[in-house]
Amino acid sequence: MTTTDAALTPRAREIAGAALELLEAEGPEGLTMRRLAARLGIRAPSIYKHLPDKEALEAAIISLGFERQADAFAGALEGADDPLTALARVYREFAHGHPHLYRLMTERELNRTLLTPGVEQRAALPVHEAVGGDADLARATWAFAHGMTILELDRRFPPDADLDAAWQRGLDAFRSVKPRRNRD
Amino acid sequence: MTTTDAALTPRAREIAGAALELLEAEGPEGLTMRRLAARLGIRAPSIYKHLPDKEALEAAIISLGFERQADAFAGALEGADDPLTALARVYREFAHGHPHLYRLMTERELNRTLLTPGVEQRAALPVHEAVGGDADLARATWAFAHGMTILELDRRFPPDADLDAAWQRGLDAFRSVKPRRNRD
DNA sequence: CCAGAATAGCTAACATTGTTAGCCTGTCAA
DNA sequence: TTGACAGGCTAACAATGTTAGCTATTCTGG
Repeated sequence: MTTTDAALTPRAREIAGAALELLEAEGPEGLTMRRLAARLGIRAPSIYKHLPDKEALEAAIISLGFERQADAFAGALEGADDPLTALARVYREFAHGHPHLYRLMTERELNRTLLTPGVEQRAALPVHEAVGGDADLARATWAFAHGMTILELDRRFPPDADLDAAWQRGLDAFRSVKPRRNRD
Repeated sequence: MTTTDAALTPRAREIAGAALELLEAEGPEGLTMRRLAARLGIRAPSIYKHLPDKEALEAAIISLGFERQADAFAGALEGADDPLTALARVYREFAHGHPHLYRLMTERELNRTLLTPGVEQRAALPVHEAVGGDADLARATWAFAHGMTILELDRRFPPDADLDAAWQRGLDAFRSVKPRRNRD
């Protein structure tokens, strides 16, 4: 069951969708089994007929998140003159448009066995391509983007900080690096 | 040296120290008011005689964390030929040496009114200096370092990823950028 | 030197959380 | 027709942070 599940039943997908709505509307505090059940017109224990526990529910939400992120990335790359800039803008916008979802997707260690297979890779692929297939550079760039994003969401920068400028400086730095092809 | 919180009573600082030990030993799940009390030889409600709630307790732990981080940074810069490299290595080592503390320090929005005054700035100062006083560049660099660190701690990179190489590429990118003096 | 306040512990209890056990009802295949 | 099972339900449990209210010790002012 735990090995290659992630094949959610239609009802489980429905529940995950409602959970995502609830998360976005009320934040992580609001995402309780009882509140979710109420939104579905059922009682909390009934959720367990469709999903083993809250971790699996969150994994289902995260899978939905990766799907949407991948779609957003794909849309950003269509006819973009500079892929890296386009990707960065969409990355940032996605996180600001869905802050609770973004936090849930990134804040913890990820139990990948609970995820829809391949969905994480699909979201990561455009970043690799945007830096010319250099895996190390892609990881560094992703780390920068995530760092900027999460620190911004968590208001870790000073209130008067010019974050557009910080993004720009970082992207310039990574753009100035020549890609090296490495194993893939 | 480690300037301790003037707002905290000695007993509260003692409790925060025990809480930090508990956190590092057992992780965030283990940091409950009852377990902390047990470690102190008292009962949970007694903690509230010294700290208003768990948020304040965590803020006290975070303040301790910033102090230690600042000390580590200061140590790293003594007689370092390349400040940025030295700082990055110590940043990474601090997080790996105290993963639960690092997560607690960075994972949430920060209620700065609960923090020991000035301690956050003291930890951030060396980074600003290492990039030549360019605030935007310092923020971008910090974002990169935090991104790499937290993604590494949370095992978000593929297991076979060469993270030393990713760090190197990122640091090279930032090193190649010329600092611009801006307002400070 | 004593009275009262402050300090710092205690027990009992509460609401909320995720979760389990066990029951019931409708649907549908054998 | 019957029996499995899908999917709901109620009741309950343990753990969590937290509050109320009691008590014992210590400090302090007159």
